[in-house]
Amino acid sequence: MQYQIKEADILLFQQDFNLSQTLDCGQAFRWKAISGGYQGYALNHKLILLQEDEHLFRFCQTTEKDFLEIWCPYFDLFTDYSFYKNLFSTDETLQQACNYAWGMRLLRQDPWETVCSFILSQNNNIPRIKGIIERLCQVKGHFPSPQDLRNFSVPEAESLRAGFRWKYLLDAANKITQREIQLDKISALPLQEARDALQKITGVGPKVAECILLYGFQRLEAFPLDVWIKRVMERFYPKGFPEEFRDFAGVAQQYLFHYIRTRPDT
DNA sequence: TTCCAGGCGTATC
DNA sequence: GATACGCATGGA
Repeated sequence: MQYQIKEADILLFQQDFNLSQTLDCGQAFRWKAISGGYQGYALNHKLILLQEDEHLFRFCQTTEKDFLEIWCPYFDLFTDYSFYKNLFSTDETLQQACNYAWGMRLLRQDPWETVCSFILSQNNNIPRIKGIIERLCQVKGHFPSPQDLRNFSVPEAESLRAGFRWKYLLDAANKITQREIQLDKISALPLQEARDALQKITGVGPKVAECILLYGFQRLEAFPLDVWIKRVMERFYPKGFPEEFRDFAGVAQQYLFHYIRTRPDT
């Protein structure tokens, strides 16, 4: 971790990190490109993050404490991504994907925000998911807690234009506030039990559960199979995804997702 | 106008 | 367990 405090900002020198590849690759929906970088949120922590050089980043108006306790974990800066790249380099398709999306990092997102985000993602497209989540945060002026969400009035709920997914959000909020689902206990569960627990939420099926486990709980073996990854599987892995990558299949999936979605010509 | 989007619930067999 | 269909919304 190579950083220095520069007035009210933190300057970070970092390998294997690119903002658009990390923040615009379908894992998070609250970051907007601005001149020179991105601005966005991790739950309710706001950040303006600028890319000043290939390996130089400016965390604007950030204390050292927030940088170390919030943003380093969020951007997974304590993980060496050359490990993944070396591991995946034995597979031609994955090597190309890593080469293309060389600066993608798996964000460590808030579990509740991740539950909401990926409930809203189903049968939806990324620009519209972003819009719904932006409106979701406008109701209270911050990302709503499960209790906030239960208290939404009918007009507030309708303002989201989330369609049939609103009732799923509400079911998640209800089951979490009533502790029928305990998000703080998910991490301790074996993978299959964690899947089953999340799928007790109406509107959370196999794919959304994998996304929540991968992005919200860092279960790197979770492998979300959406329409894009199904195309990858049909085209490059007709015999199934290589077993040797099983423990980090979710990381591989993220490189492949960004690759296939933004380089459909290849 | 029709199709599609980081799917899932429900009905039916 | 597998398959077919509807679902809210909005951009292409």
